[in-house]
Amino acid sequence: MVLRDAGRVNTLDCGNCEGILSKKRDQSQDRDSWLAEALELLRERGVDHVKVEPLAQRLGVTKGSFYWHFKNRNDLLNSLPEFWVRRQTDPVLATVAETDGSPIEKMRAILTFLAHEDPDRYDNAMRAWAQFDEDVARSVTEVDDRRMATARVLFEQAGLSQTDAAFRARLWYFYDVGEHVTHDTPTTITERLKRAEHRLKFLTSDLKTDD
Amino acid sequence: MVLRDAGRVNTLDCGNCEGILSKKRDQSQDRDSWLAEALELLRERGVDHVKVEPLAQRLGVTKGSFYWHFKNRNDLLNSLPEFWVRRQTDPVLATVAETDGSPIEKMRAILTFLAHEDPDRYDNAMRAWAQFDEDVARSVTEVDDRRMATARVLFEQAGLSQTDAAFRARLWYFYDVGEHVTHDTPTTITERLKRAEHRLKFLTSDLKTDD
DNA sequence: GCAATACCATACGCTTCCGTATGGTATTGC
DNA sequence: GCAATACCATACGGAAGCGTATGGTATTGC
Repeated sequence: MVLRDAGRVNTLDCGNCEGILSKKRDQSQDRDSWLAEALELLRERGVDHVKVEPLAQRLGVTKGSFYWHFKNRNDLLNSLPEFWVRRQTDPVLATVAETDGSPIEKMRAILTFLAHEDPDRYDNAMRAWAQFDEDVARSVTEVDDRRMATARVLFEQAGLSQTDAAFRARLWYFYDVGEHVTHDTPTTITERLKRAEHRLKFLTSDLKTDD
Repeated sequence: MVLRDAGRVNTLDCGNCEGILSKKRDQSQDRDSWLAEALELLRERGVDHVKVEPLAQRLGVTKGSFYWHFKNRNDLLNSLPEFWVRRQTDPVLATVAETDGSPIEKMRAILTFLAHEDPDRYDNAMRAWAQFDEDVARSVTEVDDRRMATARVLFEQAGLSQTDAAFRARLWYFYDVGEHVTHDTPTTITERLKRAEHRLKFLTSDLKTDD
């Protein structure tokens, strides 16, 4: 049983301060700085090492600050997945929306975008966490589903049946997951682009390339 | 810096007891019971929750026992990856060695074997751990490499060039990793077999099926 | 049968962390 | 300019866990 605490803590003392926008921005900014550092610690050492006192030390403050912005440690941890989703904002999906052309061209756009990204994202840390937390697992699964659905739609638009598209989307997406989770990602961009082109060709060689 | 402690701890007090086989077996058996329970806890809650006092409680003893069999907590953690490899003994590789016939038939043997396995193995927990520990990462990478090499050899035997075989082996293996890590594994065996057949067909349809 | 040894229980000091209580300072609305 | 409030520091009690010291029992070699 996990209680999802409200965002701000001392809203009772705060009075009607939520009416002023600048104040709210500044506060959420401070809350975000805690969350950002927590996400960093999560990536480096895992959930069980994001503790409030070490966090405070990294931020150069004491935990008196923490318990102002958060109800307790669980409040921080519960806010972390949402923060993760918000921070990455899935620019990949935006890339698809912005790209014109055939489904295959859109796939190529995705792959080139990913090839230029830093392979050391927070995804692995989130997956490691999700392994032992149902709620986090839900958040990660949502992201997985959204990404995979994108690929599935593109394969359907390329002429595959629903079941075939679903299968090939899994093959498409799991390749990404596998590469990251096994740390089998090429270090150079050109090498990553090469692999991407190979993957694209293999997964789409039997599909129509017109329109 | 991680010190790999020796297996037994009180070897000094033990004298020349390692000469008697039955004794040694019994002792390593008790050590193994700690390791097995630790592996179970690792799967359920992650590394940072395999602590000696909770472990002792689960085993119905006190930590006085633990510090007899292990030098300290790190000694236990350092022994865990090796224990993991030893416990699974890669029966998959054994399956390949025992199966006669064409490479494709061997691949089918692997897939049917995996389809009958419990999908909830310890691999995910080990990967989650490896995310934050270099030594553990090495152990997992070794296993990954061995499995992938098996697939690569089979694809080469089926007529692919080295680079093509390497790529298709990644596609083959990462599918497994992705399915497990995203928990996208069918619950029924028949459904898993269905997916396996689909995968096999897609990955080998252009290869020669003779010899 | 009796010492040596394997194995486990109990008790203690130490550290790290949580959460709260309380007080201090700086800014801000009015 | 002065309260109210936002924000942070300090100090404390308590829990959990590590590792050690030490003593108890049961088995085993001889």
